[in-house]
Amino acid sequence: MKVLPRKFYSRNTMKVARDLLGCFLIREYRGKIWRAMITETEAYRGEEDLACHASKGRTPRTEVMYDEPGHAYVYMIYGMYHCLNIVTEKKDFPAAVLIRGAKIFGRRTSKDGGPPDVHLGGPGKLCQFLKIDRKLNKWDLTKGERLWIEHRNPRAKLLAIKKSKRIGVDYAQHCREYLWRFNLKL
DNA sequence: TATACGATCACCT
DNA sequence: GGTGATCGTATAC
Repeated sequence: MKVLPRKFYSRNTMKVARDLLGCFLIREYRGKIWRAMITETEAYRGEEDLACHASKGRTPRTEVMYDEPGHAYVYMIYGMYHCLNIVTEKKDFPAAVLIRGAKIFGRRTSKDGGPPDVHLGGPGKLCQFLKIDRKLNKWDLTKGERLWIEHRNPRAKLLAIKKSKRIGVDYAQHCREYLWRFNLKL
């Protein structure tokens, strides 16, 4: 399997968010490895986007969004959950894709069923399950270690993509209306 | 130093 | 539909 290269992320954020659907998020942690197909993403793009954390400008927190694309932006929210984002666009342009949902397919080799599918719905639960926290902030996802993304399941190209408004950004004035949330219809 | 609030989730009505 | 848990970050003082 091929690790997504930096040039994949160095593009328009909405295109990256859409193209990440069906790709596999891989997490290595203490000898375990999880492989989750991304099913839901959101785009956050530029200082003009009032829902984007970088709308407040460059700060210690948002600095990573201005870094090279392909890095992880992981932050704590509500004091209890973490959210995983992938930095996009060119260096010094702040943007990222929030990974909101993914699915781990259980093996179907035995007649008894084997492990069931695990649906990771919501950015907080996804990070909780995959043991992703702020230690992975600024991690380079193009290295193919600890946390990375592999190219899309070819079959996923055939599935329809649903666009909708982003979640939890009611404060973002007109930006709340942007259809920058992308779902894979399984 | 103090305060307000959030890219969430579980649980309630 | 609404609320509370819980703490890092930004902003006001």
